This record gives sequence, structure tokens and C-alpha cells, in this order.
Amino acid sequence: MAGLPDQAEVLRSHGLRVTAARLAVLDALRELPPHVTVEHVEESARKRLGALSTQAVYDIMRALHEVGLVRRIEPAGSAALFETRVGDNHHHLVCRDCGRTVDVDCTVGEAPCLAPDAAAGFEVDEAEIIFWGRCPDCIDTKERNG
Amino acid sequence: MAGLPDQAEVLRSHGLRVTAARLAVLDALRELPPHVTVEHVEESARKRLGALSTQAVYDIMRALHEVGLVRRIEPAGSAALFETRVGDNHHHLVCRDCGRTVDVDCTVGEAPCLAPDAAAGFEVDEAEIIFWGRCPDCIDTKERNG
DNA sequence: CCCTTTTCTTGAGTCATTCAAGTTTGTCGG
DNA sequence: CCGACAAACTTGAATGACTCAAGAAAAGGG
Repeated sequence: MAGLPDQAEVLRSHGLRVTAARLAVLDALRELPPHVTVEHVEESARKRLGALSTQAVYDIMRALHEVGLVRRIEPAGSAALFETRVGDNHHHLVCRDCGRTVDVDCTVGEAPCLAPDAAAGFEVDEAEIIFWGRCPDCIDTKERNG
Repeated sequence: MAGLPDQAEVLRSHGLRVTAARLAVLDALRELPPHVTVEHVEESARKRLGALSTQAVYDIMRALHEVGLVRRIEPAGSAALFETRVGDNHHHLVCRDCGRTVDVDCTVGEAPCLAPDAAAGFEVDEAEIIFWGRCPDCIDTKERNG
């Protein structure tokens, strides 16, 4: 556990109460892959805790999202995904076949991503970019099986 | 009706059978705003036809999408939206408050949109960009009511 | 240590969408 | 023009992700 930030302090410093459920969720997020569904988090956190309701996980993920501790993406056709990499404007690459999701750094720097030419009077605060395609594994599989 | 393409021919040329339901949906899409839900389409097409099942609309929208006659987007937290503007790589600007959706042309030309630097071996075929923010109306409302 | 507020549990409810079975309707070959 | 066959439509049930609501438990300031 050395070198890792104190999870309780992380919660407190973001104005959140420290609860067993939240600590378990933070632990889960630290060990799970970078993009996880509520279901993944629930399963992992429940193991640590013994018992934990689905609703609590939804509440916790929302709380963490509201204070900026997690980012939420919702690729078409799948459940919401959460990730702990926040604060940069990285984007995502999603496999159409298996749903595998990987991070990609912003291709074109920062400014263009947040500044559509004609913003129609909108105040833009985020540019969400999802690259759709096929992952190496699914390309292979398709080539072999037709 | 002069000057408009023959909808039956549009269907045929895309390998789709010509049915009353499909013609009604195409008519609806021609008159409705540029971004519509299944529900919008259903309501409008049913008026033209007298009766039409929800399921049929889902089937038709899928068929139109598969042959490239409509594009489908799915902004986080809302039902799928369909639009008839296809074939260019334009993007979208969505209001966080009211959901209002407008088209934006690709900011950075074509290439960067489809070419993330590190594609991790993926074959990318689409870059989906959603700009999130607040529309002018919602900004006004907020300023007035706090 | 008590009180207030927040958080968690349980269970029901919603919404968009899909699945499945059976009927109707296009389309094409004769 | 007619029938066969496939595709499309209707109806109704099912699913999955998520939210709502009411009450019980627990956090943390006073």
C-alpha cells in the first residue's frame, strides 16, 4: 500500500464523507482495468466489503463523477463506462465488435478539440471524441472465420 | 412535391422493398427537424398512415441506417437520434440542459478526425465527436433565474 | 454522545430497445 | 395475372440499464 494516496483523504478533500462503501469502490477502481461498468465495480467492491447494493454503487459513482474523481463515457450501445484518468482531454477508441475500449491522446492538441468553428452561440465545455473501428483481435478473428 | 426525389426509387436503389410504412417514415423524415428520435418519427409517420407499430419504426430506422440513408447518434443520457444528413463527417453540439442538438462541420478538416495518433492496431472507420455545452436559450434562462 | 444530514438498503418503476411468434405484404418467376 | 417465398409488420412479452422512493444505518459537527 506504500506510495498510494490515502483514499479517505482523497474523499475528504473532495468534500465527500468517508464510508466503507466508497473506500471499497475506490480500491476496486484502483485494481480494475481503466474502463469499467457499474457492474464491474459492484462485483469487485462487494468482494472487499461482503455486502453492497447496486444502488449504492450507482450513487457512489455519481458522487465521484460530480466531484471530478471519475470520468463517465457512454459509447453508443453499451452501458456507461467509468475511468479514473481525469483532467486531461483524452479520447477513446472503441471496437465495434467486442467493445474493447482504449484511451487515445488528443490528436490535434487542445484548442481545436474545444472550439468548433461555428458554435451557434453555445458555450462549449467539453469535446467528446469516440473513434469507432475494430480492434486487432477482432480483425484477426474475422479474417480467419470469414 | 415537384423537385423532390421519388422516395420509392430511393428505397429500391438501396436494395430495400417499398412499403407504405417506409414511405411514411421517409416523408416524416423530410418534414421533421434534422435530429429526431424513434418516437418523433413514429408519431409523424403514424399520422400519415393511420396505424403503425413502434416495432416497425425501429425496424425501418435500422434498415435505413444499414443502407446508409440515415445516420444514428446516441448522445449520453438520451434516446438515439437519427438524421438524414449522411456522407459527410459532420459532428454535433448538444446542450447539457435541454438536449438541443445542432450540426457542426468538422473543425479540423478530414484527416485528423479519422486518424488518432496511436491507434493501437485498431482499424478506425469513424470519428464521432460530440461537443457538450449550453445553448443560448439555456444560458439566458440560467442568468435570469440564477 | 446526540442530532442532523447524508448515505445505504430494499424493492418497485421507467424508458428505450430487443426478442419472438404469427400474420401480412412485396416481389419475382412463371 | 398468379402463386411462392422472403421480407416486413403486428402484437405482446422480455431485457437491461438506470432511477425513484421510503425507511434504516452511519458519518461527523456541535
